[in-house]
Amino acid sequence: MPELPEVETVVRLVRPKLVGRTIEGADVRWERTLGGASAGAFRRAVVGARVASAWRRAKYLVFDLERDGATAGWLVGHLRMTGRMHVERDGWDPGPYGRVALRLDRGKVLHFVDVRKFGRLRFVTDLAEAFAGLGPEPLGDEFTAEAFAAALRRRRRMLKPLLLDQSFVAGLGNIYVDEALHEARLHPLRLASTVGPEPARRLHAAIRRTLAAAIEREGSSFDAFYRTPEGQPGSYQHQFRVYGRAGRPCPECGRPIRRLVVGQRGTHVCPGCQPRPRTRR
DNA sequence: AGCTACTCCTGGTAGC
DNA sequence: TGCTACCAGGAGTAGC
Repeated sequence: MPELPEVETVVRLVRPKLVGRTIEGADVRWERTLGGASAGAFRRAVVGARVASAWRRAKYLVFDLERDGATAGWLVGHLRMTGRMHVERDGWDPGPYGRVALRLDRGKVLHFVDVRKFGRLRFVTDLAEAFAGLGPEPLGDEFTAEAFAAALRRRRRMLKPLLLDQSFVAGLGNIYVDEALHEARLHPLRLASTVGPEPARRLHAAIRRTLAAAIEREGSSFDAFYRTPEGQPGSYQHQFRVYGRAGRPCPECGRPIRRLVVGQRGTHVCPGCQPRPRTRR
């Protein structure tokens, strides 16, 4: 599932092929991918615009659009679970799951491909509104250990759903939350308000270290879905400590990893390293 | 405030 | 082999 490291990888690989290109046409095969806009309105908004830059906010891809050197809105993409981006030569076949194709100058095409149709590629004219409610970037300067510890202290909520909440920290998903909690030796059911300064600092460091290490390895691929825009799998799945490793030994203590469900999400813990909280109230 | 349940989707897989 | 039933899950929403 594309989380922050996978989206960062996609942006880095797509950026050099996309920046400077002008959008010459939009082929919309699944209109809902546009997030509410009609294909016609979308086409009118983007055709003729030039991609000025490509960057990432949380799990969103952002393409700045310009007309005559002036800002002309933004393309905001979210891959959700199975979305992919490809910039290919004209004539490349995106297969049955191609949802939107943007024809570019110089014979290139940006393809948005998505098996499950949950992904979105929206045109927006107000970026602040599009990102209202997103919490801090976990790799950004504003995400300090002190601010994080203070934020945890004032929330009476279990760690796992809190860390998945994009308004609390923006960019974590199921995989990296489980990995970071294990590294910090904190149980996913632990109440945030009970986490003291030292474990909070550990969790902060674990989040940043895990995300940075996953970016270095171009993300994680463990099923048929996530691939880089070059079609390559990431390799961080080989570093997983707990995710998807139920029954296999914990890399720290050797005890078998257990799988539980927290907030309808598969959750992986080491019963030795992450003791279950005694009181949960 | 924070919980659960449900929705959107489809490929993969467990069970028979 | 072939069928069905269920699972995975990011984010949004509704209801409690």
